[in-house]
Formats: sequence, structure tokens, C-alpha cells
Amino acid sequence: MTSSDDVIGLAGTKLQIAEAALETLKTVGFAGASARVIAHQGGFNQALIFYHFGSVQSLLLAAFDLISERRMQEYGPQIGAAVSATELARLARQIYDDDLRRGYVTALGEMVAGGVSDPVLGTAVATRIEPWIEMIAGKIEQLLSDSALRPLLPTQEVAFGIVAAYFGVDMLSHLKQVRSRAEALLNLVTQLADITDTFLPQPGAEST
Amino acid sequence: MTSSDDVIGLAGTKLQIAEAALETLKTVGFAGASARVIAHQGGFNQALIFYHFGSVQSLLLAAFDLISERRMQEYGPQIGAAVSATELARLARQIYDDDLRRGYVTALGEMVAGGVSDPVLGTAVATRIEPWIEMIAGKIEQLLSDSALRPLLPTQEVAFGIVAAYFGVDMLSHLKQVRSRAEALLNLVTQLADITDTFLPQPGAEST
DNA sequence: GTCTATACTTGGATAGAC
DNA sequence: GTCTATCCAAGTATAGAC
Repeated sequence: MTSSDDVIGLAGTKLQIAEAALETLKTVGFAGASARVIAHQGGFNQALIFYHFGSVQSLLLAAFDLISERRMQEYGPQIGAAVSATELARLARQIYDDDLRRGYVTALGEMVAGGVSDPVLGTAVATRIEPWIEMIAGKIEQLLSDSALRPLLPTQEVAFGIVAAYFGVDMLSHLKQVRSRAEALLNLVTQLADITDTFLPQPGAEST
Repeated sequence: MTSSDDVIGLAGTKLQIAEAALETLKTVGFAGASARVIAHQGGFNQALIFYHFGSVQSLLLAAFDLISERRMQEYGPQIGAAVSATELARLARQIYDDDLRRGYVTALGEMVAGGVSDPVLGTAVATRIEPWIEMIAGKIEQLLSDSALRPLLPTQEVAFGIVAAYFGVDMLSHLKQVRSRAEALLNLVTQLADITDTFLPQPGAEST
């Protein structure tokens, strides 16, 4: 427990196995993520998975936990610190690039797809998505602050819409034929954010 | 070829097998859609799948084709006939309910997830999504008609955004904990559509 | 904790009877 | 065109040596 991964709760071999599971999920998907393939990916023995996690199913859940917490720890503070739509759009762009490169949302998508038939998986996925909706909702309220729009906008709904839209774009981005459309959309969002900011109360305007 | 399913190109036993594949995809997901399970679902012999489709992979593709064309034939004309944002929102709501009940987008999601590791699948999925983007893009242009907004709005990007967002909402709706959020969002969209219509040029306004 | 070996199950796919 | 029987590969999981 002296590892740098304390917060996530996995270290040593268990961590290494979870990492291999993630990599496997990313490259061959949920359907192809078998104990044998994961073990080969990580260069360790297949039996270790059952010794440390009991089942492939549990391992995939643990790996998903790992990725969720890591992503939240990394981007949560950055989103918290953003004070304009422009900054948020820039962050979204950055997260998107990261997700694509590291396969974060690919893994999420695989879990959602896998969760169709498995209630345990489904519940786990829903639990991991919820904090993101809350975070975005809080951000929207903060940005609107004392704008006249605030009481008009149903924050929760909009926040869920943003998360769902991001998820959809990210998932579809993995189809290479669609990738350029996603990039174009992100560029549009960046532009719209700039325009949005001109309608928002300026943060710190009254404190100078 | 005298069947009512001529246009889709599947009839008789082949059609029956494809239907069973869809049902299986819907209930146990891509990962669980094996030849044995599909055959059991449809009440026919496992070997028939290989006789008629050659492989499980081909069958799943054919089933996905079936669902895509069916959905397009059903809703395409309705979307084409809609002349206001309000009507479109009402249609979206209806399509959403249908998708959820019949598992259309579940199957799509499973295919997207499955397409992560399989380029053939991925290409097939992308090809099936494209027409929807084009259709929505055309609709947006039609609705804006001679509005001053038309030259300002990047139609393709917005259309892709709508399709991706719908996909995201629909996929997440399969997590039962998230369902109510999706419903609330759709209600919000309906309200926003009503407001949007007050800013759009009224269709047929100059013809009376 | 890790490896080898293995039991058992399920899946894809084919041959051949009907 | 459909069914039975079967082969073989791959999957989960465990026992037991190290």
C-alpha cells in the first residue's frame, strides 16, 4: 500500500493484470477479452487472473474501476478549475484526444455493450457515469452563476445530454470512417463555446 | 422473392435465422451471440446458420443490415414529411420508444462495440450510419429554408452531433439506472423544439 | 504467489444421412 | 434444405508442484 496507486486500490501484480485487461479490452473488445488473451497480453500466467480476481468478469470490473477513477482524478480537477465555456471546450477536446489515444471510452463502450446482458456490469457502469453528470451539472450552474438564464435551464437534463453526446461521439469515433466528422464537430463546439462566453457573466468582473 | 421482405433481400428460413440473431443480440449482446444460442433462440438447428450464412459473423452482419434497412424504411418517410422542429421532436420520441422496445439501437451498439476489433464490422456499421446523418442534414437545411441562420450553421456537423447524441442517449438508456435521465432529456428536447419553431420561417406561409 | 497440467464446457464449423 | 453426429479450437476454472 505504499505504491503511488493507493487511491485506486490496486498495486503490484493485481495492477499489472488490470492494466493488461484494459489493453485487451481496448484492442480486441469485450467479446475477445478472455483470460488467455489477457494473460498473453500482459505476459503472465493465465491462472493468476483466477488467483487474484476469482473470475474474468471480476477482473474486467476491476479494470473498469481503475480506468474510471484514474480518468476522474486526472480531469476532475481541471474541469473544476475551468471558469469559461471556452476553457471547457478546450478541455473537452483534450480529453477526447486522450480518450481516443488511451482507449478510455472504448473500454467504457465495451462495458456498456457487455452490460446489456449483465445487470452487475450494467449497474457498475451506471455508477461510474453518474459522477460525471453531477460534475458537469455543477459546472453549468457555476458558469451561469447569476445570469438570468440560470433559473430557466434544467441543469441535470443538459448535463446528462452533454455526457451522453460525448459518449456517442467518442464511441462512433472508433469507426475510422466517422472520425473526421467527430473532429469537425469538436471544432464547431469550440467555436460555439467562444460565442457562449460573450453571453455569460464574466467571472471575477466585480472583484477587480 | 414474393415475400413482403423483398426489398430487404431476406425471406423464408434466412429471414427467420436473421430475426433470431437480432433477438439474441438484443438479449445477450454481441459477446453472447453464438451459433448455438441463436439457433436455440430461433428454434432451429445450429448447422443451418453455416449452410445459409457461412459463418456467425456473416449472419450478424446480415441481421444488422436487416435492422438498418427496416428502420430506415419505417422512419425515413416520416422524417421526410416532418415540417417543423416540434414534429421532429415528437418523431424522435417515438423512434426512441420503438428503439428501446425493439432493441434496434441495442443491436447497433453491440455492433459498434464488436466493430472495435473487427474492421469489416466497423466499416459495415459506418456505412449504415451515414445515411442517417445525411437525412438529418437535409432536414435541417429544409427547416431553415430561407432563414437568416442558414448560411451560418454548419449543417453536416450539427447533423452528426444529433445522430451521435441520439446514439449515446439510446445506448445509455439500456442501463436501467440511467433510463429516467434519458426520458427527462427527451422531454426537454420537445420543449426546446417548440421554442425553436417560433424562430423558424413558417412552412407554406407565403403560399396562402 | 506463480507456474504446469488438466478437467470440463462451450463455440465454430463440417460430413454425411435423410 | 434440414438434421445428427462429430472434430477441433478456445474458454473458464481448479489442483497441485514449486
